[in-house]
Amino acid sequence: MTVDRFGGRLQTRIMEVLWDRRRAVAREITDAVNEALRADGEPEVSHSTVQTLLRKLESKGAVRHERDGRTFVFLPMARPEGVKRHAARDLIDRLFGGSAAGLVSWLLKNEEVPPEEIARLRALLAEQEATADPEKEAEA
Amino acid sequence: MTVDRFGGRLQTRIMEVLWDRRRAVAREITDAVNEALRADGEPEVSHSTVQTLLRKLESKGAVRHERDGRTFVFLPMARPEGVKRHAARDLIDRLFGGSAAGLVSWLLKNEEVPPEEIARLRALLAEQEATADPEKEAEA
DNA sequence: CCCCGTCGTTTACCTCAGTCAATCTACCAA
DNA sequence: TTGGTAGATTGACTGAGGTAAACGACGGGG
Repeated sequence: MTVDRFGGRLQTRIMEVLWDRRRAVAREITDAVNEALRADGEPEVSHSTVQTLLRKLESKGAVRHERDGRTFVFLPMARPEGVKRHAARDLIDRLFGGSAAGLVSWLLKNEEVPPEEIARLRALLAEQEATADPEKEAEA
Repeated sequence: MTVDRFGGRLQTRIMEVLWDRRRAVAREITDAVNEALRADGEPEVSHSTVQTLLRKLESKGAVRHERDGRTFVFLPMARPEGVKRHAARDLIDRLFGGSAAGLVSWLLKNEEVPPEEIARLRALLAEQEATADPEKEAEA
């Protein structure tokens, strides 16, 4: 049940590669992760590090593997939505008094959100208001 | 420089008590933390655990203490805004492609946000749009 | 047929958060 | 004076994440 719960940046990066490709062998994962790390100006990691974490993720049920000859093909078990939900929930509970709206308003006030995103969010909010209000289902 | 960076739920809870009270002795912190834990249905922690973490927080510069006779009065050094910013940034970078707007829209779509909060957020968004757009400061 | 590179496995270490018991040390009260 | 309490400090251990060398098996190229 705790498939969605894991910590650690590198583990998250590994999962992202898997979510992206649906399936990948260890080497591909290492390469993709290192490419991402390089892009972020962070130090790369060795292949065996990735393999170790792959095992740990597997022991938690976040990934599984199939054999293809003598190499393993890894597949993600944890779903990104669940992981996002847990991570967001954790942040909200820890620092924003359990209120998602609290986090949203804080982000709008304190983080850089480009104007075109603001517009998109307004639209989203309007939609939200409509669905939350059964009285008004007029316009399509 | 890393005053705002610390991990761990218990450490966060301790900081929250300190932010709330501005200053507190260890015993008060333990009591307050345990009250919060009890309220959340989580197991309480012993006083010495809190003391240990207080030390670790102090070694990181997140808190400091003054003497009052033979007891210590702890004061928060890390500011909640900085801690929130770091934590939010971390989540955004890890799972939302580095886009705060991405997290916001995801929250609006996936987390329960009460209607009255939606209204408040719309107002906030409007305000945001106004300040971010120097060309159009016509309508009030 | 042998060597080398690749794959997975084992083993080992480091750091940090959390968890406390045990201990040291004042100080107050009986 | 002595004993208990409350505070601080030390030391030790678990678990998770990260890091990577070392090891053993295998399969293809020379």
